[in-house]
Amino acid sequence: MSNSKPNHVRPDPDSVPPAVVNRLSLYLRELQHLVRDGEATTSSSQLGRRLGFTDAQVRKDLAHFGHFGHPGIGYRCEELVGAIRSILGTDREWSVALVGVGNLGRALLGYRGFAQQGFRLEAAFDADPTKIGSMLEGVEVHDIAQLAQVLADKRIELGLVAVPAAEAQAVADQLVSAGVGGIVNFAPVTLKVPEGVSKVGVDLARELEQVTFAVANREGSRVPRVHSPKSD
Amino acid sequence: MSNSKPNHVRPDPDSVPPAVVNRLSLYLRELQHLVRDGEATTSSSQLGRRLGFTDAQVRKDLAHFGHFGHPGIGYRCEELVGAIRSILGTDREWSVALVGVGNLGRALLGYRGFAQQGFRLEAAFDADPTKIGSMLEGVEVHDIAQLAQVLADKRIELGLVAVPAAEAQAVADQLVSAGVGGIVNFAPVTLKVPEGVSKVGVDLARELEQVTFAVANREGSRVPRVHSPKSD
DNA sequence: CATTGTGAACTTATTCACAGCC
DNA sequence: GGCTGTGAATAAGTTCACAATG
Repeated sequence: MSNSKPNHVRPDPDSVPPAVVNRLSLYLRELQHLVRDGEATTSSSQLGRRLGFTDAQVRKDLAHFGHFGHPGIGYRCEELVGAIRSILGTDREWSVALVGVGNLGRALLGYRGFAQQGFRLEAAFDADPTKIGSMLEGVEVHDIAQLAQVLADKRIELGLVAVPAAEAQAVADQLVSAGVGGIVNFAPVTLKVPEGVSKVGVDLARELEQVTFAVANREGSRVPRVHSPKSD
Repeated sequence: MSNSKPNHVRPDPDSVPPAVVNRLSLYLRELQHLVRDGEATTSSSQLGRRLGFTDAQVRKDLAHFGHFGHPGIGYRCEELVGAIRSILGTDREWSVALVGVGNLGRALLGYRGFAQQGFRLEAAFDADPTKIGSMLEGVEVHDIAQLAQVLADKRIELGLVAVPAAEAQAVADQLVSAGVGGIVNFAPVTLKVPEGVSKVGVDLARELEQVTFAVANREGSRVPRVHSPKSD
């Protein structure tokens, strides 16, 4: 049975700032660590401190979705885990397909963190005939030409795009036609997807660039060849 | 010789909102596509349209760093590529070390996109004796006990953490002691790093959760498989 | 005359601060 | 005492709109 009784408010998702959703998943991760450490309750200030946010930020974020805290007590960890999972939709399993079984694709197939959060990788696709038909990490690699068929059969809901940049848009189009509700794109391109399909882009080089910006602009000027003497 | 006179303003990096830096790397990526497509110039509105921002947003972001445009013309693509690479610090190569040669680590070693943007993966580390000493993708896997030594020898500036969550903080501490300026963390934990070291976290399950939020909360207005008019 | 760069207006996000509750 | 939830205050970010410009 589908869960018909969410005990949280369900605002229009577009009315929730993406930054809030992003932090929500951080709260969830931190709460799951707390649960594993045997903590029964926590507080907005503890959560905030561990993540680098203010206590007010934590409370305001949660307030978008309801009243989860207990004045004088804080938040019961398992309770809040359940609430946030319900908000994020991860209180159930999701069927996911992977397109592109190269380097990165194979790593995604083997990544344990997906299963731990309820994501089941149920199909993989590639265009390379030498890969088609093989099993990787218990998942069969299908011909990409079979994408629509297999996605329908397996009722796949989400897609991971791990193909070269040049093919990413075509793959995304096929995933959308096959009815996926969302895509995580690992190719370094901006995908065009229709309204009503959500997407997230993960570009590894761009992540490094966020770091180099801070490093390059931090100390003195650009004299990288010299190993700076760390006196402390 | 090339270490002087950047022809852009260098504001205190902490005074630049992270969102701006994030968009900057998107502009760069898009500009590089335009260059490959043979475009000589572009405009804030073209750039914005392709990325889903307003033209004013693009201009304001760039204005943090100087005057790169030409009224009536727009931006010369190569010129702006050069300027943004200088701002992000990717107008030179960076030496990067990888810690953790599991599934994901091996994929990172093989990822071509790093080299394309000037990131050189020069050393890899693992604690597993069966991996130590092997070569993967042309990179030697060292004993993690040798981390400080190897990082100093190779003048490594950035670290990639791809170890299990339980070990990520210890690894980050070692990287920081060894003098790296920044870390990209692929383990699903929030790392503590000192002031003056920058970090970015990439959590694959969290990326998927951003998508499920949108999909799960869109449900109920389940749109039948209607052909939607193409919009851009 | 298409386009930039930018102050001003506006919108959104964050923090403050405190009433109410345990 | 400690803590949440929230309106009010503040800060930050975005868009508008237009003078300046090649």
